[in-house]
Amino acid sequence: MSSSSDDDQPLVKAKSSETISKSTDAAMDKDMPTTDSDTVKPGVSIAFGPVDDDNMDVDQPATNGAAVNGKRKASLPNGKSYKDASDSEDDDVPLQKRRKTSAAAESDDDDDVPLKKSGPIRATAHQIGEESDDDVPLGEKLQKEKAAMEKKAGKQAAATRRASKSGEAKRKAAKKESDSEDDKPLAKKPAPKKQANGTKKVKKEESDDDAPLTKKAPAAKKTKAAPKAEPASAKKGKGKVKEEDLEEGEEGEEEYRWWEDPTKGDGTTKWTTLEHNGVVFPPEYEPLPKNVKMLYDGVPVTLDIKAEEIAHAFGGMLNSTHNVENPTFQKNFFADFKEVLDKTGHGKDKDGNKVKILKFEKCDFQPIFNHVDAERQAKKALSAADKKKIKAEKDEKEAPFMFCMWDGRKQKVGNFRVEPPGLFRGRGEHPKTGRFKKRVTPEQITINIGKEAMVPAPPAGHKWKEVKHDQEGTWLAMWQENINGNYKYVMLAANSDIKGQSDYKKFEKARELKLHIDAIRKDYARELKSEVMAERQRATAVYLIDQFALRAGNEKGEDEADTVGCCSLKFEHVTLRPPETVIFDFLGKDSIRFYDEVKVDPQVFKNLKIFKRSPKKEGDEVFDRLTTSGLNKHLSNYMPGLTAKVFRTYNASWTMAELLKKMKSTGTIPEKVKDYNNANREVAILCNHKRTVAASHAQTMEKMEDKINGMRYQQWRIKQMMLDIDNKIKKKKGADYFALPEDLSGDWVKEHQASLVEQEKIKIQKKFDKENEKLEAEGQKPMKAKELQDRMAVATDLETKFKKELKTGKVEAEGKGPSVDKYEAQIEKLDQRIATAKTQSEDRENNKEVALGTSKINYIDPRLTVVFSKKFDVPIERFFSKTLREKFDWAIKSVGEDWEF
DNA sequence: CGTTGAACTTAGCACGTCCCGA
DNA sequence: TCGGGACGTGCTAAGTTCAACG
Repeated sequence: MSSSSDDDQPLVKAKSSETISKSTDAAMDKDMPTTDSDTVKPGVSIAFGPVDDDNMDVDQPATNGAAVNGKRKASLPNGKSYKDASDSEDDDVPLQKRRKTSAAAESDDDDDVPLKKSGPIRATAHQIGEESDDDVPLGEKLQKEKAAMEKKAGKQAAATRRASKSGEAKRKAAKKESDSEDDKPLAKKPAPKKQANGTKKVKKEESDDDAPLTKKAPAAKKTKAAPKAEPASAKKGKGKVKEEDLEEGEEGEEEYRWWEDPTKGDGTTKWTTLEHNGVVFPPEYEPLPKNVKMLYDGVPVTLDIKAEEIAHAFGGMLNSTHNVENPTFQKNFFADFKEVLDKTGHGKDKDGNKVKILKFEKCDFQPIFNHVDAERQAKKALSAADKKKIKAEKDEKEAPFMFCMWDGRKQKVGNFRVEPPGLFRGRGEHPKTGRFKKRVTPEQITINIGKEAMVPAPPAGHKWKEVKHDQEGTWLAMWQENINGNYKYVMLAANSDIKGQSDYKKFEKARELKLHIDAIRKDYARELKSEVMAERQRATAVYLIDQFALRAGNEKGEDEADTVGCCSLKFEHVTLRPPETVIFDFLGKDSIRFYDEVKVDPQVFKNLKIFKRSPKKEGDEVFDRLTTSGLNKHLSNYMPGLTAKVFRTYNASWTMAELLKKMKSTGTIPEKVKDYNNANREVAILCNHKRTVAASHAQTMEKMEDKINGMRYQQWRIKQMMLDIDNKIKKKKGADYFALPEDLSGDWVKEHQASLVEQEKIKIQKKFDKENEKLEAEGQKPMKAKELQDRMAVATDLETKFKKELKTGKVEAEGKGPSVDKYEAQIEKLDQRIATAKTQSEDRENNKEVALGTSKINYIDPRLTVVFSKKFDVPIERFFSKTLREKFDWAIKSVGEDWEF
């Protein structure tokens, strides 16, 4: 490693020298005017001061149980191979690398992070237990726990100041029991087993329809709730949601600024009155025309409608190879297909003879695909007016379902359509991908609605599974899906009051974390050396979550895609490269790859080494003593409601806030928007938000490069023209100046010339055609072909000229009044255009797999964007689309330009 | 105390529309 | 003015969290 001296360097510097992908770095700096900004890291990381814990060294593990594996000081468990992995991977991961080596604790001015100021933390590695917590009265702890239990979501601001101490008390207790065994890895945690067939049993609720609330109201529930919201809805009388009620709205209703309403936001009751019209079912399956049949072994077969529906689903997908060619997808599809075939008697040929469908390979869905595709085309080809009409009709039908009345206010429903049947498209290597997701019947759907409200009628001949009046739930309808037994909910849209409120709360919680983050960091810095293995793992995990924005990482079952987060990281996902680099490489949520090489605190490095020590091997968990609930329970000691995910929100928003704070965005609006987007991009990279690279990306890049080369070639030509005028400047400027750039080969030049000529021809042709069209339209005679030929002379002349240039290596001066000065000016202009184009192309390359949207929608406090918009006078529309403006209405209306995260 | 259920947020992709430069 | 890429939106899968359960 080249970085031996980093430690004493200013952190900012150290970082860039560490960063793995240089090219990326360079590129990024260019589009990042505030170059230092990329060092922003929400937290400190290092700064834990000298790690004076030799006694804690690897071979001196946390507890007395110690020496499980004898000494192995300098060598990694399992030997070598760490670097190979990283080196070879580099190319695959051009981007990403920005999230460096955590070391970046710049920001001396940063009051959120006093850690570094506090100097070495003397942890007295052993005997922490005895150290200090005796001064915490036990009573306090109990009290605190009780409080936490009582008010789950409530405001309960203070209460927790001493949380960390109480944490210690617990730890002490914990230590006693776990002492001796502590550092032996637990036996592999048993994989959570799900029901073999995958469907969690749907809960049976024996309630009759008009039973009282199924959930008992907690004793402490607000009593004022009931009287409060009545009036609004009462005036129209109880019962069905009247169409007018739902449609009026827009102009009428005065807005409700819930964020200014002090009565809002506590307690668990979400509504008092709730009226809605239920859900929209997908259209019944429409059988294929008689002449469209799947082929089995070349023979067209007629299927029962149930089976046909599944075949139809598969056939319609034939164009998306990544589903249809996936063996798991095929296998699962065919298993479900066959099951239905067995039930419905397989297929019949044209003579009515039974055709047993046994092999996927013999099925040919092409005819179905052709049909589906034709229908798609036809739909696309519809006239704009027709399309509009169809949409209007659909809208009208659905209008009653689009809104509900929530405590008397009209609110938009998010997803009132029941999911249609189809083939399950699990992400990544989902073991169930391709299975048939069945049609949902009303009998599977539970409705949640106000007691007084009229219950929407189920489709004729059907009934709802259940109707309940759960005021603690925000959902209107719910069912369970048959593939994984997952619950699906109909809830309100993002712009609704209730969603806005919880969004607001989420960001307020993240802001509250600011008040505790110092203590938390201090604690985990210390606990990294804890003698209690569980505690040490926990501290290490919190460190990772805080520094690298990892997700919590729940356990997953065998019937799910194999993805991980922090707590579920496995041996093979973490590679250690001494002295202090950690390489993460794993699939996270949605099977998106998380790859990062980072420098970590030395103690963290040691810990990970310990956690990976043999007998652990591939497949074993790094944090075998840690679960997400344990972790979250610990975190909640610091602050009510603090969980792992809050760190992501906090760090994302904090990062954005710092970047925007530093930004002295000047210039045009597009430039300011770009600055904003660059900050947004850093957050997206922090959160590892990716998108798949567009199929056309490589081609686009090629085009851009071509364009740039064209300009460079043009520069070369101009330089030759300079020589043509004044040969003496060759000496003055040096021969290099006039040389053709090396990477522009002779072949390339030829090709380029040809394409220039070609373009010229096309241009002439087009102009000619257009003029002719115009002439004809005016009733005049078109120009003759001869005219075209004459005009084409320009292009042929160009061709000749190029050829000559090629031969002689000289370029005749062009333009009127040519002069060296003029040419120099031209070259300079081209220089600029080249620079711009290069930046653009680099931007695009760097951005190809980064998705900005997710962080903007979910992680960056929208008030930051509003502040930026106000401060730099950029219309908010430039950052938030219409729907986002509605979603973030509360933010847009509640802050001025001096608000701070 | 671990497991499961339930409810909620977060996530990328497909697809339609908009918009901008050749 | 057209084509293609950016953008907006709907969809639904895949997470997290916390309470209830045994």
